[in-house]
Amino acid sequence: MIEKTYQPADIEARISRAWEDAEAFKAGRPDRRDAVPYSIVIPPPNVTGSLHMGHALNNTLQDILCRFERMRGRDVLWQPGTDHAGIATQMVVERQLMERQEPSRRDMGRAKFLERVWQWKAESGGVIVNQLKRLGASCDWSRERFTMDEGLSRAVAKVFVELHRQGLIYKDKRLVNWDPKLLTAISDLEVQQVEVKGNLWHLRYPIEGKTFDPVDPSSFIVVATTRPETMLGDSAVAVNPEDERYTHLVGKHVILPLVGRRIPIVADEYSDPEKGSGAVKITPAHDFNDFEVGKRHHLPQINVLDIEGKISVADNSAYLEGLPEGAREFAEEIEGTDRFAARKMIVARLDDFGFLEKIEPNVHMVPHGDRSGVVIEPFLTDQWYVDAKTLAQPAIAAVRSGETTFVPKNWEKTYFEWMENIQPWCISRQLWWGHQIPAWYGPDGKVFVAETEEEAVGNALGYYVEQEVITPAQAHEMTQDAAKREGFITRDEDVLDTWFSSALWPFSTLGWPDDTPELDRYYPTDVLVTGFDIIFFWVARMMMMGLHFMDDVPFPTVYIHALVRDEKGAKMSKSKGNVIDPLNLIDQYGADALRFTLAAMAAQGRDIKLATSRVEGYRNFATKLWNACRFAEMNGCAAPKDFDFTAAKDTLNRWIAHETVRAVREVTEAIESYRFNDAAEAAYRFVWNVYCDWYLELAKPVLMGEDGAAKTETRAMVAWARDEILKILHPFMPFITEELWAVTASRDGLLALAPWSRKTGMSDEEMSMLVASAATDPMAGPAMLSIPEPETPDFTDDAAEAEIGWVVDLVTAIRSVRAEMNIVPSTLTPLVLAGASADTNARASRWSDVIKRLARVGEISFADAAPQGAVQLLVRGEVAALPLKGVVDFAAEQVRLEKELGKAEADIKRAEAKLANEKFVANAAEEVVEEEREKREAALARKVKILEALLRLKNAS
RNA sequence: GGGCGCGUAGCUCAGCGGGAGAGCACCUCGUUGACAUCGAGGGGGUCACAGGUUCGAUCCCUGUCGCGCCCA
Repeated sequence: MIEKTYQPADIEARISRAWEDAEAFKAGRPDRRDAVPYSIVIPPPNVTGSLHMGHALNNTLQDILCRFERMRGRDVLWQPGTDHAGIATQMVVERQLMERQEPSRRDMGRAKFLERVWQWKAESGGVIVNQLKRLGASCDWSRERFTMDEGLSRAVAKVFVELHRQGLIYKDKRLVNWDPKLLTAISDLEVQQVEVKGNLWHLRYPIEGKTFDPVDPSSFIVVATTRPETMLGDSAVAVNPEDERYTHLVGKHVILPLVGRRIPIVADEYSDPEKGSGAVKITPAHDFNDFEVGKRHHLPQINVLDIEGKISVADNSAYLEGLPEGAREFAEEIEGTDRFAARKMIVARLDDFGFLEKIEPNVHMVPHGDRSGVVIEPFLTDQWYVDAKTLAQPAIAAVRSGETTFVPKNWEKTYFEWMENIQPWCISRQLWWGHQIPAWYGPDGKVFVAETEEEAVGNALGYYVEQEVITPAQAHEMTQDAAKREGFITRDEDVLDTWFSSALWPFSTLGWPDDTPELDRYYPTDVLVTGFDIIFFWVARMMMMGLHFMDDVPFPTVYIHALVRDEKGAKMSKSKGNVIDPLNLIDQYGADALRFTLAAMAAQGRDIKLATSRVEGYRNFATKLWNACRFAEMNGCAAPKDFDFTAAKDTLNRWIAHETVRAVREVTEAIESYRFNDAAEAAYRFVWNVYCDWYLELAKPVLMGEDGAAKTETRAMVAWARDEILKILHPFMPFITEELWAVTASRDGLLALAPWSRKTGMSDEEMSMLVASAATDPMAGPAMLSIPEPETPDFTDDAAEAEIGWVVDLVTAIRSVRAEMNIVPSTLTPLVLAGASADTNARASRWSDVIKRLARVGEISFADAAPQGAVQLLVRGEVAALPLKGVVDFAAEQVRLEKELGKAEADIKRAEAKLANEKFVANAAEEVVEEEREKREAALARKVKILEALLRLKNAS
């Protein structure tokens, strides 16, 4: 029995359990051993995360694809899991320690802290997974993975070691984006450029050999800077070689104010004559551009900050190098000052001595850490790098050649843009939570990279024995006892960028580096579904790693979906407070309504501005479906097991079969081409505007009438079409459809595993053969594997369409005119079909019950001409008259008819104008011209009928 | 500064070289036997603006204005 009212909250938890109990989403079900696999890896959400709208959209779309393919008989693996989110997780746990007033991370030490993180993960790491389940995500939860799992960690170590051996991972001293709060390097992509109102400080640098005088411009050169505090690390002043104002100074030196360092004036194109004074200070250790300039001119790199962004110069040999007597005094004075305080101090001091020319307000972009929010410091450090440029080449080629394609295609441009300008990828992070870099150092700093500590230590000790640094006996002791080698061999403290492990996700989750059956069966995956904001972070890197280690792209298709924004189009963010919580919407309207909304709005290439009124509308749609199923149940509708919809006799039944088949085809084709919105809309229209509004209404007289063949057939057809509806809606609305599937008939199994509609007359066996043949075809290589998709049904019936279409048009026309003339519903009007064809008259007789009920018609009769004083309607070229004695307002009716006449004449005019245009007839496609002729004929015929009607009206009045 | 995208009904959005569509909102009517989370009917748009291509432009091209995002 179907409950009287639809309450999503009542069914969702129960249905979830049913899926779980049946292990419905498990990949590799025995009954699908011979089926073609279909696999998707989930973009692993951050383990600290909770479900936001972006996740809801992303996972709804993946789920639609997975459920669709599962119903089409494929062996689906939707691989779930989470990533360990290095910085984010470490921060969460540190915050927790602080709140609980427990010892800090550094106080407790690395091992103890990591224990705490794992403990946190065990307690709180499952939040987002449970939220995905509430959304209805049909992942194979039994295969859930975490990037810090043993197996995935092994993959990370192996990849690191191999790339290192191949020279594609190396250590280098370069500028990185340094976060002085989190005390770690972060990637370019984690840096947010923020517009800041700052200043441009114009500083006077005295020229060597001249006596500095603030009023004598020839005694100094003015440089403009947004970061005066970095002047401590200046190692040159650059001017543009073309800039005639300064040519005489090139090659000379200036004496750095306050510091006393003698630095050259160099000519370099980097200096923009238009900007500031045209001369620019060069600080290679604190600016990315200056770093490059410094390399060109062999300038020293003088780092004047410590890792927390405080001035560090007192014991800094690079700083003190070549400074005059007394320089140390200033160094000690400013030592330890925070970078922003130092700025004030330095500017004030420069001003005191006349070195500050002017301060100019200046709006510019300043890099900020997206996690910490503090200003990022370009900082000179030793870090590990991946040679991304080399790895990018095959990844670029794979997209160029079409091995992997983006949907929509225009994202390929973004991909190429980034890949072709790719920089070395800094993969080390100064964190504790993450994959610790598998590199060990000997006492002389020599590095030993190996997958295990045992191997690295073995190599290292062997090496130092050979070098006679230690004796074999010492080596033996150190091998046996880790404590003995402490201080001799130490492991790199740093961990790897989280994205390093995410890049391996499509194969590490399948068991790589082991040669597992899953890897063989499910790699490459079929499609990756993700947002465009992650193309660089993740997609590009999976492409590189997949190609390098698996020798094959990780996925042939990348579907890039929109960003979900708020109603006004702003990006949702916590700080803006405009976040719509998908879980609230699920509580309020049900997961199905939310999913359907997201799918319906997921048009390609456009962001989603979510309005909750849409969610409400689709909740109403779910209610409509619910009630339609109740109606079917109340009328004893059930389809026999061997019901053949193509053999239906009744016209109405043939019509709905025709319409159903068409809807199934539309939905199928739309999902196949990732047009989720078209699929959702096609299903919506069919269910509401065809099945409910017309089919069920037209079927009522039969269902309420006497038993007989027609009633039996109709009951079966109502049930059959309902089942087709449940199927096509299932990928979008899995909960309600699964529930209705269960309660409307006794079923062999879950809807989630039921077969999608297919070509007429194809048996289960034939279908699975069709699917299996592709999988076992030895000629088809994995990338070339072309899968003959099970075809959708091909039944059509134009005659049924013509007949039911006429009924629909007639009823609609009568309703419209009745409303227009304010005829109250209780008044039944007679209907006269005037001069209609025999076909029409026969139809009217067959459908009289329906017409009477739906159009509020009393008697139906036939005549050669419309009776006097009747409202005359044109339905498919014939006149239907409503004789309404005393009801018809002749004047109003005349106005109505004249309006229609106007429309007909306008149509004629437009068509004739086109047809009279020789160029149109000559150039336009034949079908278009023919269509135009037909339009003209139809409009002409209409005009004739309307004129007749007008004439009759005049005669009557 | 470079790139991508968007300006269509009051709102949120589809569509797209041959007569403008949906949902919500609005107005009128409705206790007809699944459904008021409903049914019936209706109003509402120089498809941002200006040029161009074309027999024909909301759709293609160019420019302008406005908006969003990404990268410098």
